[in-house]
Amino acid sequence: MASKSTTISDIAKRLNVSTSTVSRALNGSKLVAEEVRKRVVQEAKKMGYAPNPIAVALKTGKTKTIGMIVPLINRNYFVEAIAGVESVIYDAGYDLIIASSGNFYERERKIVESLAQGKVVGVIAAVAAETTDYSHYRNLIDKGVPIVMFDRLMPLDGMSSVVQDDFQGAYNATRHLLEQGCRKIFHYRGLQNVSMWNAREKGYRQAMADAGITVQKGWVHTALTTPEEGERYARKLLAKGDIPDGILFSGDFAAKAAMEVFTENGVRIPEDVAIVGFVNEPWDKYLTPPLSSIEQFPYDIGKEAARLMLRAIEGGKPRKIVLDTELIIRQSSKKLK
Amino acid sequence: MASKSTTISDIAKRLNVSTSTVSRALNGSKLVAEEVRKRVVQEAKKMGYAPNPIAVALKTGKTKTIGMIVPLINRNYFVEAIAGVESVIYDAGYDLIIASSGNFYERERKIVESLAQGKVVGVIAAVAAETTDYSHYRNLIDKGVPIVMFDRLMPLDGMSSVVQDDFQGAYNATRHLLEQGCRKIFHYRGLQNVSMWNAREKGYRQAMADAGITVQKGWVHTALTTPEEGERYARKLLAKGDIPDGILFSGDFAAKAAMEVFTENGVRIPEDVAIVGFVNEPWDKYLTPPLSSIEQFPYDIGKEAARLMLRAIEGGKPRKIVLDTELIIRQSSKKLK
DNA sequence: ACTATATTTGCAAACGATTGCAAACCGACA
DNA sequence: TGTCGGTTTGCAATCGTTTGCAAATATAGT
Repeated sequence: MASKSTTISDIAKRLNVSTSTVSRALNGSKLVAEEVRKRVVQEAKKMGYAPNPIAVALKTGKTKTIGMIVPLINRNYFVEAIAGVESVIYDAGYDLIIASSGNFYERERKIVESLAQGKVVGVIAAVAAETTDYSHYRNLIDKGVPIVMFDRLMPLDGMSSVVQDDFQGAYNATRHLLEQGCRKIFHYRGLQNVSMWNAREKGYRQAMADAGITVQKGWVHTALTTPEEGERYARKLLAKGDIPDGILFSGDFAAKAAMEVFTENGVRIPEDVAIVGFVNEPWDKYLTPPLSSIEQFPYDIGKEAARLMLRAIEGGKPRKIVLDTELIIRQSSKKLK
Repeated sequence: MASKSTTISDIAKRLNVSTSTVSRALNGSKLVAEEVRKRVVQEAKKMGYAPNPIAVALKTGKTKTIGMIVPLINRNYFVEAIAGVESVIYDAGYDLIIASSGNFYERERKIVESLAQGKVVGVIAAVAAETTDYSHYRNLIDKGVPIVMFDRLMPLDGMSSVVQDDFQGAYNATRHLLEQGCRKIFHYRGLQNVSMWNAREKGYRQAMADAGITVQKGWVHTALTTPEEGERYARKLLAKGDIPDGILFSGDFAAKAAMEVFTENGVRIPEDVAIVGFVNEPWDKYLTPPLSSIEQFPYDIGKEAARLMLRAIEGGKPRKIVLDTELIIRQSSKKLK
C-alpha cells in the first residue's frame, strides 16, 4: 500500500529528457519538438501519469476547486442549489468544497478565512442570516478570489450574484389571491435578511395598491418563518377573531403550521382563507389541502451561479442575474372552481 | 487586490531567524527556545499569518480535506448523511469535497481517480447503483487512502463501513404488520444493490417464518423503487384482484404511488391493506393517510462514517458499524385502534 | 578553565510541478 | 569553415512548507 504515483520526473528519467521538456510536452507548449511530444505523451499514458493537483496549485497559485457556503445543508432550497452548481462545475473540471455556516456569523467567518488560504479559486455563497459584517468577504475579494452570491445578497460590490425575483413572486401571488376574490389579504413577512423580505413585502404592497386596496395597519406581520411562529400567528388571528380571506406567507413552514391550526379550529382553506406560501417545499403538494407556493428554481439558480463563477475565474466582469419565479397554484388558494 | 498573504519567511525576516525556527515554533516542536517560540507566535498573530494548506499538503503529502461521493445530492437520505459528516469533520478541521456520481459507474470512476491524485486524505462513499467493478476503489486503498462506505457496501475488505440494519428494519416492520392482524403480507423488493434488498427480504421472510406463515410464490415482487413502478405494481394487483392485507415496500416513493392508486380505486388504507415503506422520507407524514416507514437515521450514519474516517486517517483499523433503524408507525399501517 | 553534554539554531534538500533564460543544436548560407 | 537565425533543450529558481543533519551556543560538571 501507499504506492507512489508517477511524477513528471519519472517520465523524464525514462525518456532521458529534462522535467522541463516533459512538462512542456504535456502542456502542449510549442517549445518541444513534435516527435518528442509524442513520445512523452505516450509514455505518460503508459505510466498512468496524472499531474499532482497540489503541486500545480502551489506553483500556479490556482486550484481547481470552488468553495460553496450555505446556511444549512439540509434545506431543499440549498440542496438544489448545490446540485445545480455541481452539475456545471463538474464538467469544467472543478471540485466543490461545501461548508455550512448554520446561519452563524462566527462560523461563516471561520469558513471564509479557511477558504481564503488558497484552497479555492472562488466562492459561491448564501450569507448567514446572522451576518451583518461583511469584512471577511471583503478580504476574499481583495485577495483576488471572486465571489458569487445567491439567495441573499450583500451590500458589497465587485461580485456577481443571482437571486430570484422576490418582488415579482410576491406580486404575482398577491394578484392571484385577488383574482380568487380575496380583498382582505394579509402578509406574513420574515425576519432577518432584510432585503429579501423587503422585496416580497413590496411586491405584495404593489399588487394591493394596483388593485386599489389599502393595506391597513396590522395586515403585515413580521416573524421568523418557522412552524412555531406560524402556529402562533394563526392562534393570534383566531384569538382576535380577525381572519382575513387570504394570506401570503413568506415561507412554507410557517404556512403549513398555520394551516393546521386553522383546520383544527374549523377555519376552512381555501373557502374561508386562501393561502399561498413561498419556496415550494417538496412536501407542499402532499399537505391537506395542497399548498400553493412560489417556486424559485434553486437548481437553476445554482447553475447560473456556477456559470458566473466560471466566468469570474476567467477574469470576466461581475454580473447580477435575477431569475423569474413561478407561482404554483394548488388547492390551498383556489376559491374559484 | 490580489494582496499576498504572509508566509513563514516574512515572519522569519522580521525576527531575524530562519524559516526552520519559525516553522518549528509554530508547530510546537520542542526544538525551539521557549522565549523564541513566544516571539514567533506573537509576531505570527500580529502579521495575520495562516499556513498555506497547499504547501503543507505538498510537503507532508496529507491534505486536510475529505472526499465524499454520493449517488445523488438531492436525496434526503444522502443530504442528511452529508450534513452528518460535515458536522463531525468540521470540528476536526477538515474540509469536505462533495461529488455525485448520478449512479453512473463511469462518472464514479472519474471522480475517484480525480480524488486519488492526493486531493483528499480519505473518501467516504456510497457506491453507485450501476457499479459492479470496484477496482477504482481498490486503487485508492492501495494508495493508502482510507475509505469508509455507507448505505451500500462493497465486497472489498480493508475499509470501514456503516450501514443501517436492513434485516432488523424489515423484520420489525413485518412483525408490526402481523401484529395488526395481517396474514397475507406482500413484499415489494428493490432492484440493483443486491445486498441491501437481500437483507430486507430476509428480514421479511424471517418474520413471516417466525409467525408460522409461509410466503407463497408471487408474494415478493422485484422492481425499481420509483413512483412509476410502484404505480404499475398497484395496478397489477388490482387487475388480478389479488390484494393482500399488508405490504412492505422497500422504498417510500413506490409506496406512495401505490397508495394513490389504491385510494383512487376504493381500496382503503389501512383497513383493506396496511402499508409500510422504507426510508422515512420527509413527506411521509403529510400523505393521506400518513405513511408508516422505517427511519434509518442517515444523519447519524453520516456522523459515524465521519468518525470512522478520522480514526482511519490516524491509522486506526477498519471497522464495520451497523446502526439500528426505527419503525415509525403512522396511519397507513394502523388497523387496530 | 576546559571538556563533555544538552539545547538551539540554521542550511539545504525535498515535495511536484512551472518557467525565464541561457545553452546546445540544427541546417543554411556566404 | 564560420556565422547567423531558428528551433529544442536543460538548468535552476520558485511556490511555502517541513525536516535531517550539522553547526553554534548554552549549560554543567570537574
